[in-house]
Amino acid sequence: MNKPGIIEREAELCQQRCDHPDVVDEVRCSMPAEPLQQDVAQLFKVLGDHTRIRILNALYRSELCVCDLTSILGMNQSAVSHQLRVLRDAKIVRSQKQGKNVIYSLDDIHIAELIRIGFEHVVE
Amino acid sequence: MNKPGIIEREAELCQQRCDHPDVVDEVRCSMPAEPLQQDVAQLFKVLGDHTRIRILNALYRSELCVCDLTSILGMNQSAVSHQLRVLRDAKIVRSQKQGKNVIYSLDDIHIAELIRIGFEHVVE
DNA sequence: TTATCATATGAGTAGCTGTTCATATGAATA
DNA sequence: TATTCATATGAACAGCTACTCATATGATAA
Repeated sequence: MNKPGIIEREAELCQQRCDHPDVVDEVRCSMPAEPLQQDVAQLFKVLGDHTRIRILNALYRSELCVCDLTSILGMNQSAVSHQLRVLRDAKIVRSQKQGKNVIYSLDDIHIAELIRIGFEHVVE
Repeated sequence: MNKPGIIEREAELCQQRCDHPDVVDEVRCSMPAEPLQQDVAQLFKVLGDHTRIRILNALYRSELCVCDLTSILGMNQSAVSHQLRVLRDAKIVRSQKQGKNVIYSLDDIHIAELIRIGFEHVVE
């Protein structure tokens, strides 16, 4: 799909005619490692969905079973379970079996902070 | 596409058989308004892309013109411009004409903070 | 003016994502 | 044991998104 040869050549040419070659080099060197940037993008991507944000807002207030969430969101159980799986895989929520139910809760303090700042930003 | 009648009925039924009806009601009442949650989801969605995270990491270090970014990312100019448009529309970056060039920079302090916490989370 | 450079943008497309439907799993109850 | 309830999951599909290509815009230089 990619055409690395062409892209690299173009990048080089661009660097030569760039207005700020020193800054460009400096920025290029101080950029975080690619896999790290991928991970951060992936984290935000998982947070970037209406249903999942609603789930996280609910769990922010209390740990809840799937049935509770289904009720709160007014969505069908399958859709909720699918999204919980995405959140679980991303280590954003944690699950814990309790009899027939599975109780979900936020996994990490960072997540709550991200949500808080996100809301702060859009409210402004 | 949606079938509100069916969804609502299912939600009601679920609430009746739910294990924690009090908690559910409490959470339901204290949830943020829908449009707000939409906005937050949209914000994270825009942050949740590899190319855009790389752009923001670069701009975190210095304001840069499109050509600089094209060089740093090693991508073609059109792709970079398209993503800059997404970031501009989301009020995440700000642009400023300077002769033939357009200089981009981060728009908001919250954004830098979100990125910082995001990296903190994935590094842990 | 014309030519050139930096940036923006519309159309097309391949790949991804969120929901639904149907069904499976697995625990509690009868 | 069989049944019921809570949850999970695979397949299918519609809608979205990020990139590429071609081209437009708009500013500077000749």
